[in-house]
Amino acid sequence: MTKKSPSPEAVKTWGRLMSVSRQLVEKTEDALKAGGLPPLAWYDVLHELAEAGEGGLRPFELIDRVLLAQYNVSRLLARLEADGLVEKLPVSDDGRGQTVRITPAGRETRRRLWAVYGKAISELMGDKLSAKELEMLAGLLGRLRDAPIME
Amino acid sequence: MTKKSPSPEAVKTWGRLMSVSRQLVEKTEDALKAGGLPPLAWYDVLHELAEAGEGGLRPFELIDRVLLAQYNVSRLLARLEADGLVEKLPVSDDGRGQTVRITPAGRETRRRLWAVYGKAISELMGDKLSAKELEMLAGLLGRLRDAPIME
DNA sequence: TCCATATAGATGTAATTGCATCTATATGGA
DNA sequence: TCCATATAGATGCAATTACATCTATATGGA
Repeated sequence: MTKKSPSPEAVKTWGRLMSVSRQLVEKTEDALKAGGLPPLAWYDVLHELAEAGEGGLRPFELIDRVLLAQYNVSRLLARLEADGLVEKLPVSDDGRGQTVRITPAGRETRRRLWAVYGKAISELMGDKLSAKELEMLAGLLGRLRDAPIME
Repeated sequence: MTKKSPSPEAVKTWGRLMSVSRQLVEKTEDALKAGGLPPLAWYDVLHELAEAGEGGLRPFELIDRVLLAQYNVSRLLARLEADGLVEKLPVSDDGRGQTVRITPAGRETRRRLWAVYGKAISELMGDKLSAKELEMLAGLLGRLRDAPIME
């Protein structure tokens, strides 16, 4: 059983992790807003769907990729569909389900999101640490992950 | 001027940072909910107010400590006050302002939040990395911070 | 076949957040 | 003193998120 009270180092590092990640997200969201673009979550979904290609993805597949709750994905997809960025297709072998596919407009939006998002990653992360340090950081963070799936 | 396209290492590390921090927050929030306790943001505010002592804090002072928007702090304080966890006092030398002070009930709630929160930090962070690794992680994260204020 | 249970996805409603703006008090000149 | 501007904090309203639940289809026995 775990000691209840965390070490000072753990508390300090936890605090850093929380404030840094929030700052980075906030700055990136600000940059997107400044560019008149939709939020980060849209990028994540469009990215996964773009990777998935013409076959598209079932919403439940999206859910474990993007780390959003089921109802969030459902509503986000509805917004994306309303904007014409994705389309929903019935799936033949499961009457409950659907396949979600990115549209050309969706690809274009993803591209424009990436122009800003990628730049933010460069400036906020790539420019601050060397490649070696980035690898080390990724490694340490990996140790904190849930299921340490091998890679 | 920064290169627009980020390095693969930066992208990988960015993704890790985002998913890990979200997982940790989510698990901690889940633990708090499971214990019938209010969310993490309440802890942050109560913690700052407890540190501030009897003198309390002005809301604007709270804002730069907790990294929340002004309107969020305003509303969070209203909820805390409604729950009797803080009290608002007029401040003599500035008619616009107020001082927010934690109540005994607020200290008690903070204590109960910490019992769960601290345990989460131990389990999710302290148990996964050595003290040296924690220091290294904190150091790398510190390099990503906004204004690298010395310490 | 029939039923109990599980899974896919949507949705009503309440709570929270974001954005813009508002009120009230301060402050620093002219 | 008066006014323009700044600052402290609150709030109306719209969008998003959380929670619970719902509908519809699948699936695996009995």
